Amino acid sequence: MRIKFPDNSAKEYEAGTTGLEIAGDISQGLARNSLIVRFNSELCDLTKPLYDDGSIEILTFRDEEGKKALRHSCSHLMACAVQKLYPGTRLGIGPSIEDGFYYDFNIPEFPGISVFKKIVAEMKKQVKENTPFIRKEMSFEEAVALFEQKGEKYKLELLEELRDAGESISVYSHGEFVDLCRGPHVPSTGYLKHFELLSTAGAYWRGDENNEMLTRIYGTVFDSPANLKEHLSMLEEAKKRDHRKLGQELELFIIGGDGGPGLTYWLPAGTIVREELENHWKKAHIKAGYQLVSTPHIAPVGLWKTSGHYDYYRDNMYFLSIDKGEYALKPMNFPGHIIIYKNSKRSYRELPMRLAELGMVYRYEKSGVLHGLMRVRGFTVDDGHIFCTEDQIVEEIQKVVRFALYFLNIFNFGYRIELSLMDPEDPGHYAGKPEEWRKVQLALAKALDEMGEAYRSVVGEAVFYGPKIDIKMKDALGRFWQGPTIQFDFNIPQRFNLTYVGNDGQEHRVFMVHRALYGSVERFIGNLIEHYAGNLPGWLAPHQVVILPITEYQLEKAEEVESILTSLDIRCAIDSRNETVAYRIREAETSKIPFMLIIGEREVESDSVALRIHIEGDRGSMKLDEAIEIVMVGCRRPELP
RNA sequence: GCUGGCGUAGCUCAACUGGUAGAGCAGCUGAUUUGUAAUCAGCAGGUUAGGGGUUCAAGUCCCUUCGCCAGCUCCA
Repeated sequence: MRIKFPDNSAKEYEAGTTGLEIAGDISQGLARNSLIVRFNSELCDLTKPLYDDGSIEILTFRDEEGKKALRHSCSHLMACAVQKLYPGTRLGIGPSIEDGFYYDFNIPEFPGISVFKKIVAEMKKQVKENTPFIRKEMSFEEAVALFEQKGEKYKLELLEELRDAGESISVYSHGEFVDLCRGPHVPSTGYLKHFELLSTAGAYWRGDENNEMLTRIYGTVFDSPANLKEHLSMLEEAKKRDHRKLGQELELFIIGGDGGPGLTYWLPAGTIVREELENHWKKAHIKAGYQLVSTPHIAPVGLWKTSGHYDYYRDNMYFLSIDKGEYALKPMNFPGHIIIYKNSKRSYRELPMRLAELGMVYRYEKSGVLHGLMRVRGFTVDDGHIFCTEDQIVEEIQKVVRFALYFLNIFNFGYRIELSLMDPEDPGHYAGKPEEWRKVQLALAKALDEMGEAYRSVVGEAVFYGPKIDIKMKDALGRFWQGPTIQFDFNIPQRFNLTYVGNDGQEHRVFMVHRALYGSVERFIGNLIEHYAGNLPGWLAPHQVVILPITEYQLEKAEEVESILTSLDIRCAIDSRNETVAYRIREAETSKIPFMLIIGEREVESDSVALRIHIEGDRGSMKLDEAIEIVMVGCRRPELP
């Protein structure tokens, strides 16, 4: 048979050769690292004998599919160990997930995380035995008989669905353990040396809250001890950077508790961070051709009935009655912007019209989903709405994408673009006609293509009123977060009958783009805190400079320095407490203050200061002017776009 | 919302099977006049989240409300 490789070269092999043998033919290293193969675009086990001509791709841990196979295989290994230690355990499902895998079980009397050691020991034993994973195809009836005999009721439920879908049935076994599984798997349990069990949690069978709750065990597995270790230390680091912890330590904000779950109280230091972010945002938006507006926090319910949000999101809104009317706390800002747009008859000469507002919105989030600043019930959307003609769509979208990337670049976030499309299987969820959707989705794709930005399309992620471009931002630990979102909307302009008069004197339908770059100011600050581990860049640092006179005899000089820095718009304070210098430096360091200016007798005599920079350490004495210059550079606000 | 866990001083945590709520840091007062990550001493700080119950006796056991944490479902 003739086998083609990804580089387009080809080679003859005897029929019945396996992917593993082909990998070994290429190099021993590849054979060692290979996990599964893609043969004629189908994923299969390395040990599967191949008989036909075709193209092959050997997949390792570097490939997403290879990683998945390794992780999924490990979930089988764990399931086997759990079932062995806790007879009577029924199996749910055990997929690979980003960064690991899990398996859902119904375990009678599971004692919890304390028994991880026992499970790990059993898994290690099986890794050592290096038992092969064996695939077996069988008829539906055979499979039912097999799992009935084992009492695996969940598997029987899954089987029913596979029958309805007309899929062929395969099972994988290693040793005594058998599981219904599509595969592929790595060749044997010996591949699974570098695993760790991480946590346990409850999870509904099939993710449905009406079903019974199973025990889910999370774990992860890597191809090498170094990669496993790196991942585990990343998890540790993430814990240290938790914005809730840092927010409390740095006295940035309070959230929940007596103040009400999901509600944020910004402390003075946190308010400075907010203000800086918001001020820069405002300046940048004005420069980019936006007009700032401001709209109320409540609005009559009729507005949300017209927009369609009442029908879609009523359960997540807060209502109040005023006089004889019903009002709602705004869950979004755009109706206010629509009212502003409709304030007068609009001409094509005014378009594109870009309105922007840092608007606080309130959404009822279920109590269990609240999470620090990342998920709250009241938050500030840095909202912008662009009203434009059809011809302007592509250019406006591109401008917004560039603007969004400008913001991410300020903070050194990486990014990944997703184009969220409608789900053609579920047209009822979306407002508007499918052909309109198709047209607009193509326009968004065109906008990205022209810019040369890579993106991936995600079907079914669109908002009900239109497709969107989501930019996920990547932080210093490599984690992705919800970032800027650019939502096209051809629906709401119709509902609100938004028009403009064209140069032909006729009224035309206007098009609308919703966009947020920080997303939520609250969540964005949460992201920044974790991204920078609390060491915010100078311009955002609540306290930028602390001045430390060594004794009270240098207090006068310190006050002089303070007044110079204050006049230069630097946030500084003197710490002249009756404590040792070491004590006060320690406090400034733990408060993550970027700059410390220490003034002793020597400095007073020579009009200099000793500069110490947070984390870096002592920079020694220098002329005051020189130190001020370093501070000014370190606290400089970002350039406008 | 669901399942599970947790709630002790401003913060971090002690208090064996029910038996007098304690420490460090922070705070306040005083001494010390300090040269690059914690000077010393003293003082004060609590309805053990709220409510109810069992008991001679409850931080500890039971019920309940609230809040927090993890995960699930959800996230315009």
